[in-house]
Amino acid sequence: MTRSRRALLDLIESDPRPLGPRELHRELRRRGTPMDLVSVYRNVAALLELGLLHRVLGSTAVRPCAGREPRCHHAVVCTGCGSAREFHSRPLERALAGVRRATGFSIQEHLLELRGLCAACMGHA
Amino acid sequence: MTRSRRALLDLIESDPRPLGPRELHRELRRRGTPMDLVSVYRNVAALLELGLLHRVLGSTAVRPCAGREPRCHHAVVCTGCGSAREFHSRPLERALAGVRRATGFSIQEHLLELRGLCAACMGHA
DNA sequence: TGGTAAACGCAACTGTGTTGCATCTTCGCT
DNA sequence: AGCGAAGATGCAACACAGTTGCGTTTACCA
Repeated sequence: MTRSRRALLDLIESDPRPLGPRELHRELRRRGTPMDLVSVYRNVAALLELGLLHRVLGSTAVRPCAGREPRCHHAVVCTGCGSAREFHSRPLERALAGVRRATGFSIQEHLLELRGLCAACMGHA
Repeated sequence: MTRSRRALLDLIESDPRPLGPRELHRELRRRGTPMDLVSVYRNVAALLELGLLHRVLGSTAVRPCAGREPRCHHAVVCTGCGSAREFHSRPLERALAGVRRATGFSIQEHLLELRGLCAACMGHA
């Protein structure tokens, strides 16, 4: 764990938005702890490997792992301010189990992302 | 509607798997109706615009639009053979409505993809 | 059948992510 | 504290996907 990697993880944890490699690179420079873009990619990969981060759906943006719920990451992303909120929904889990039965697929993983406006952005819109 | 575009649409409709621009380009060449890769991109974009195709989740692969259900495309993709099956689930819709209430987000769109093994691939595995 | 608007192919460009390699930092060990 | 191996860093070059510009060809309608 180097100081560069520490700064990267701090940045990711301090921003409510899912950040991509490019944004991380730019923001680290702005904060006075610049890191080569290649190193950003490598560090993000390493932190994903360690299970400290997870990707937000298909994008390359990442979020810290909350600790609980190892695999199943659901998020709503605000189209206004870009912030993400993760959630866990029992009815949703049950509905997915129903899909499993209906389609005959043995489901290994599911990816779900919702997009919309958060309460704050709805307010000042 | 040119013959090239016709061949492209036929190809997409004849394969149960979601196909990306690269695969479409390769397969069209193989079928004796080659099309420039740029034209594949442009034609896919045009067909998406016309509402005849839709993207499968975050990827660039496309599927024909079934006709019903204009916006809400859910799919299970087989990790074995790559074929996709689309579905519609009322309980799932209800669960998403619950998430909307729980998070306070005004949800504009949702993307959902499931990955697993289809019945056939489970059989000969 | 002639003319126009759209589609096409080619080439060059942009943006994103990866690989190779030499250098530097971290960290365990004495 | 000093040493040495393992791993992290930065730079340059590369690989790949997707886009744009432009001159040419094709489809469609009068």
